[in-house]
Order: sequence, then structure tokens, then C-alpha cells
Amino acid sequence: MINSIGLNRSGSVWSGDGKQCRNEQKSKKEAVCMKRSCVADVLANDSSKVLVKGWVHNINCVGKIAFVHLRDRTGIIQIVADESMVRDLRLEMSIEVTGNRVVNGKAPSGVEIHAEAVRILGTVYYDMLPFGINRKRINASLDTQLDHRTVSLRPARSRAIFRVQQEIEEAFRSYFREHGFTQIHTPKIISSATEGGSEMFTVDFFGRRAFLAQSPQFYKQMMVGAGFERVFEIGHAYRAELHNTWRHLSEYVSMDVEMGFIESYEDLMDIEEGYINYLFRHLKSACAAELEMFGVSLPDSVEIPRLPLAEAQRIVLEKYGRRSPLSGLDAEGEKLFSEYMKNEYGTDFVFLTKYPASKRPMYTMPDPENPELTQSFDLIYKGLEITTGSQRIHDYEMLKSNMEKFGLDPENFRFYLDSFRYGMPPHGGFAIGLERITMKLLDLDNIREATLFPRDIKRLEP
RNA sequence: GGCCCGGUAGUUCAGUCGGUUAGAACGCUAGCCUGUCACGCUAGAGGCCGAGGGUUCGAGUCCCUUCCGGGUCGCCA
Repeated sequence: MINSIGLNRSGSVWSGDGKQCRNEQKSKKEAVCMKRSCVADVLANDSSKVLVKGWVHNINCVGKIAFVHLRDRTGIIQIVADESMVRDLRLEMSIEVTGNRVVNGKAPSGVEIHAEAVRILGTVYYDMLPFGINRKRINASLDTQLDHRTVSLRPARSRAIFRVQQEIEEAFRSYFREHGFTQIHTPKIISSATEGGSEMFTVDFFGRRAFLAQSPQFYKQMMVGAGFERVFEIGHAYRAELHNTWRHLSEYVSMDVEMGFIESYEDLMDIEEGYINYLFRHLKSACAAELEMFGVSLPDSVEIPRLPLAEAQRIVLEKYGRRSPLSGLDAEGEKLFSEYMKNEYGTDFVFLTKYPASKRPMYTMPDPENPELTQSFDLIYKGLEITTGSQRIHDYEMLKSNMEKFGLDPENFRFYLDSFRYGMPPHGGFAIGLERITMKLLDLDNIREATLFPRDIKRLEP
């Protein structure tokens, strides 16, 4: 049943001739008493009269009959109303609608609401939306979308990325807790560089020079030594590097792991491989709809090949004629090598091991067979490095002399080094870039899509 | 930061050899249309061509500077 009701700017309901009429008063009263239903519930559950709240996703008038698509966090439903009832609606207003739930094959989702009353809850103040968001894809550049983040996140597809990201984090937390790890939070304002120093943000800390942590490295190692044995942290890391690429952020979420009493760095790869398998199982049940939205199907189990970096470099050179830098593979090399692994072994993942000592931080354990190399690894996923890890040096004297070998003054790392004087066990760890794994899992083109408010060399707002 | 490419309507883009009043699609506004779902039809509004300087009778178009964006390298998750 469709009534002729107009709306004034303040959002109250009036009849067409300006007199508030009894029926509408009644339905407004009902709206106040009724409990709000989410769109997904209305679609799923059989109930005659409903109250829904959400945003105006689309308005489409055919003669005197109006089709308004209302979007809330759970979905989109079609509202059918008289054209006069929705005359004052504009896209993206927040509204509430009371009406009758009707099963109708002609409705996009099979169910629609025949409106009795429409009320504006939150009006809009724009001449023009910055870009359309009610089509299959947003037709605006990523940069434009990021400038208007509260608009670009509105389509379900945009928000689905962060639902998946939440579950990646959730799986990380539950997997490592199940394996005896303790979640920690370490300081982000720190006094010294962990691995270099040039790429850190400086902070004025009450007149002293401080830095934003580029990694929780020192502190997570110290917590292994402090008796936790196994720790993990999910927190921001900061990099002041002067690059602007699809895979870099100045502020990103690092999922860090550090594990004591290991036999070798193989233990670290074992546990990370376990996490990847756990994660995929978790996502398949927790995010089935989101994965489908992105056309992603995950394997039931993943076995990750491990091979030395030098071997990968040789393959990239021999198969693709591309020379690699000493430090590893460049972006193109990582892509080519991932292609090779996909074709030869049918896997999206590969552990590259034994990076050269000169290209790894001073705390990395050298390879006993070749001191030029290290007990280290990267995890490459779909052509992108998503993890760096290694066994660490746990002997005080060895660590101290390695610092000197790297041209660093051990005095500058006193607080870190001192913690190695009290029986530090053999240990190691790794970190997974949360936005990177999210991006690759959903086959996104740019890491900024997997970040609510990305920070990069050019972007400090919003 | 180095190198390469770009910046034209709200958005995404076209714009020939430097030459009249700068175009399209979507979006927006008004009107018509009772089952739309990329609705349809008619009309309309919307531009300091990123900014600044230069060459020229004349610059969206050529040159310089600068800002912004895309790619890439070193580095990294």
C-alpha cells in the first residue's frame, strides 16, 4: 500500500496538503515503538511490519512509483514508495522507513518493503557527491577516494576488505595464543634506531630527540628473555622511507612474533606455515561472503617450499634473464619468481632463505656453514614479500662484536644489549605486514585500499 | 630522493599541425513516465584546461619553474 506523504526539510512527516493526518501520526508512533531490523534480517526472516534504518543508496522513480534502495551495514533492500514520499530524499541521507515486508520476484533481492512512512534522520549538505558509490565499482581514482574516505568506504565492497582484515588479525591472535604465545604491547616512541636510522621519523620528546618505532624488534626479543618465551604483538610500525609505491605505507600494522628456545630458524617457518593454514581455514568459514565478493578461493592446505635466495636468483636469471640485486630479488624479480613457483609447484607462497649477512640487520644469526649468509627468511606471497624473519644472535659477546662489525656503537644500544647478559635463550621471530597480506589475499592493486586512512610520503590527511 | 609518464566539468576521460564559442559518458537540476534494478524520454546547469612565468598576432596544445597524481629504482612488511 502506497500513501501520498511528503517530507519537509526537518524530516517530519506531513500529508500532501500540509495537514498532519491521523494515519501518519499512528505510523510514526509505531516507528518509535518498533525495534529496528537490519536489512539482512528483513531479507531472511518472515515478519510483516518492519522498521529499517540506513542510507539512501539509490533513488529511482518511474512515474508515481519510487524505488529507493536503502543500505545498512548488513545489506541493501528495496523500498517501494509513492514518488511524493521521497521527493526530499537525496543520495546518502540517513533515513528510517516503516512499512510492510513483501516477497516479490520483481524486487532485486526477492524481498522489498512497501513504505508507510519515511523519515530523514541525517540530512546531507552537498551540491554533488564527490563520486558515485551506487554502481558496481566506484568510478574514481584511488586518490580521489582516499580524499573522501567516509564516502568511499560506504559500498559493501570497500568495507568487506576491513572485515577480512579483522579476521586475519583475529586468526593471528587466536593461533599464536593457542601455541603458548603472550600478546604484548611495546613502546612506539623509542630512543634508538633498530636497524639503521635514516628511515625513522623523529619526535620531539620533551626536548629530547626520539623516534617512532620502525619495528618492535628489540622489545619483543627482550620479552623472550624476560621469561615470556613466546610473544606476539599487533601494532603500528613507522617508516620514513622516501618511496611512494603500491606496496608501501609510512604507517602500517605489523603482526610480530618472537619465539624462544628454538632449534633453528626452520621452527619459525614451521609455525608461520601453520598460521597460514589456520588463517585460510578460519577465513573460509568467517569470511565466505567477502571472499566470494572478491572472487577469491583459498586452498584447503598450503605447503610452502623453502629454498635459498641464491637459488631463486639463479632461477630468475636463467628462466627470465633478469639479474637480481645482491640483497634479494627486486619487485619484478619477486613477481617473476612467484610466477615460476606457481607454474612449477602450484603454490602462491615461497620461503626464501639465507639472505646475505651484509643485507640483514646486525642481530641476525649468521649461517654456521657460511658466515656470509644468515639464518633468515622472507615469505613471498603472490609476488610480494609479506614477511621477514630470522634466528637472532642470543649470545651477548657475539651480538656486541656484530654491532661493531656493522659500525655501530654498542653504547647506543645499552638497554637492549644488557638484556642479553642474563641467559638469553636461542630465539628468533618474524613479522607479517597486515595490509600487505590483506591486499594480496583479496588481489587488491594498492596497499592503500587495505588501509582506512593511509599515510604515505604525500598523504597526512584525512 | 633519482628517472619515466600524466594533471581538461562533480567523476572518468577525448581534444588532430598552435587558430572561431573546449567535447563525451556518467552524475546533477527541472519536466514527463505505475515495476525500476546501468530504467527510459525531453530540456538545462556545470570549465581561470593544477598554479605561476615565458615564446607567439594567437597557447588546453610549445618552453621553464612549482605543486599534485601514476609507474619505477634503491630500501622495505
